[in-house]
Amino acid sequence: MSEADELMLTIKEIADMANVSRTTVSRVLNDSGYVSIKARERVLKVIEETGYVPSQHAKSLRTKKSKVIGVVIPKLGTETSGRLVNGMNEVFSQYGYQILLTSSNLAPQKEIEYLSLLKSRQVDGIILTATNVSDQLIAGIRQLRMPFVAVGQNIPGVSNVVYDDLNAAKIMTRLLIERGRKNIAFIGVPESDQAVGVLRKQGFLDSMKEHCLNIRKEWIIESDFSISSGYSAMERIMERVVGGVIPDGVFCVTDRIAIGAIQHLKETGLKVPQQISITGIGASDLSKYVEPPLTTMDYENEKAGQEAAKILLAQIERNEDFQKTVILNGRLIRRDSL
Amino acid sequence: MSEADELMLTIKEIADMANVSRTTVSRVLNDSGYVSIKARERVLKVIEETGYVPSQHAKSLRTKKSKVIGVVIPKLGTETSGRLVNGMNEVFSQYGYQILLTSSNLAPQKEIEYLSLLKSRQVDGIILTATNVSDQLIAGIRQLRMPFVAVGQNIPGVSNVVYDDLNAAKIMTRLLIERGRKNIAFIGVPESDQAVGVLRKQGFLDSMKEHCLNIRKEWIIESDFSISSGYSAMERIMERVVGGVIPDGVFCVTDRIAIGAIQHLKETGLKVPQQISITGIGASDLSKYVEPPLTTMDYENEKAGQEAAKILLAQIERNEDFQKTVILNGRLIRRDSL
DNA sequence: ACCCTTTATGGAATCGATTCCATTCTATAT
DNA sequence: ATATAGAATGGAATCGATTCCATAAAGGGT
Repeated sequence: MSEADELMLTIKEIADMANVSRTTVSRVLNDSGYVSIKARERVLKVIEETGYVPSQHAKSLRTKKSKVIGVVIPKLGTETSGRLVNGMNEVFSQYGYQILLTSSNLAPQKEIEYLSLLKSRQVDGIILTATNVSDQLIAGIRQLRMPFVAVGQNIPGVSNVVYDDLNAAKIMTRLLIERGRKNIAFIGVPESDQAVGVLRKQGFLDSMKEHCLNIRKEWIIESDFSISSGYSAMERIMERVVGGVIPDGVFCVTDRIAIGAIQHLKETGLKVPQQISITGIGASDLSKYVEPPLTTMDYENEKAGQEAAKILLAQIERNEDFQKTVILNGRLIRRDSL
Repeated sequence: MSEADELMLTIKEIADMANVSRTTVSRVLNDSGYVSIKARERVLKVIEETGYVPSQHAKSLRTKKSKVIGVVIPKLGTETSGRLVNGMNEVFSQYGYQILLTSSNLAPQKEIEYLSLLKSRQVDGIILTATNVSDQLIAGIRQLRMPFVAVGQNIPGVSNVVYDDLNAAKIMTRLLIERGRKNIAFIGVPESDQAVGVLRKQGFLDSMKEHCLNIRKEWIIESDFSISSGYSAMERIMERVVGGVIPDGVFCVTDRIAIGAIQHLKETGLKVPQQISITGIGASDLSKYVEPPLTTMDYENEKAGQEAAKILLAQIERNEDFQKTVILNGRLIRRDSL
């Protein structure tokens, strides 16, 4: 405990202490080439005693591999992101990779910036969960020329792990219709988000048309991803009720929106599901415990994360230059809100 | 688009293209030393055109700084972890640092392993959120000799950001007592977790003793962190009711446990809070939307993450060798479960 | 005209690993 | 005995940056 600002040990020092060359130490470290048992033991002993850890920077500089994966997500600390990263981590850690995490905090500009930052850190691959897919972003990705997987949003020219948002929205809407609901409202998010904003809305519209139901423009509301905005979206819908016809069903593009909507309905005294049915998407933890429990679709984000990780690893380790797209279907969860 | 497996550009190439030396390019890159306007412009132009990004490995090898912070958390994708990391990221990204994330997945052994892994990656500092604080772990941390902050659990000899678990538990228990509850049960977690397992239990016991209330051993149950185990813990408590006296209050050491408990009470027909009051800790997202909404304590994890990040940065950038301990108090949230 | 400071630039060493290549020493086969 | 392959080892180049140092030109003061 005497040495305060103790030097960083290097392979050279280990070599000297074990009376071998750096080459030999390196061989021991990497289990490569010929090393006599005696030499190996001496080296291992010194390493053990000193607590020497080789510099990954030096190693990476030489080998061009870092065993680090760059992950860009829109917002840290959301359920979806957490599950995704968790799934990725399960696969990556198994293969000795670690995750360098960056969050764009919903600023599309940052996404592009981080891509090049990650490249400069020589990550072995990148996984991006984008929200807004701009031409600029696509161009930025093209320029990377390294193993890459996009999650959640379909990005042309690269590997993707996406959900079938169109179909999921169709199913959740159809559920309402089959339940006998006819006056169905829709709470969505801005169309800058291709997957959630555009596709899920399209799915709703498609299902409504298929069943020849009247789509009321004034009951199509744009919200954001928060519970509170779901609440106020529902509020706005009820304000726009004219001629006594109130909605008897609401398809919300996310669970949190749905939960906000339910909250508002409760306060105004409308009974869910007796008078009005609600569906969401995402299988948020919340969805199971709100009153009434929410009918939703589990997107199985962990699985998506795992898939993305596997595809990326295939590109990295087997140098496969392919681009593969996996479409995940989700699992319907029927609960009482219907 | 012709060059398929295009070479990685180096500072040497940029130098040649701009007709200057590597030294000059480096000066432009780092805004240091003297560079004529003309030379600077030429360099910048080449960088722009080629999309050159300098190798961080080479840079870090030379400068001994990586601008990467290693973060070890028990489990990715939980609410608490998410919030913590989010808070850290807010501060770090502001100063140009990124987070290398590793998850011990609740294996104490891995925690130690990851510490040395992170050191080998030459991170500039480490933040650890431990669950089980073993002597081995403490020894491992001592050996690191680098900027370090522990979150959530008090670890001797290093900087800490901790919650006042003892006091929080006292408060939540006292709330039940002041509400007039006398037969209070307790659902905790294993004592290998010092903060949650030991301190929160101690707080409960202290408050009970202070008010001279009878502590029934058979109503002190050990659960884990899941909702479902909270459910079965409550079940076990009710099985142990003898002589007609049923609990009229339960202090659960986490919100998820509390939510599981409430779930079970609902199913057995007991009314919360009319017949039995429940309190939790953690201000889980869920807590606001369950029925009835849960009285809990917000630990403000983002703030904890921010604090930890700030302390670490102080150690890194100002080379302050201090150890600082911040105790966060949490914010009581009164809701209907009481 | 001379000295000194400021500006501008590049050569070369350095960081800590890996890896190619050459060398030496054994052991086995002929 | 001798050629030959395998085992063991180390020297030195290399990866891509930064940075110390030397050098040179330009301007300023006396």
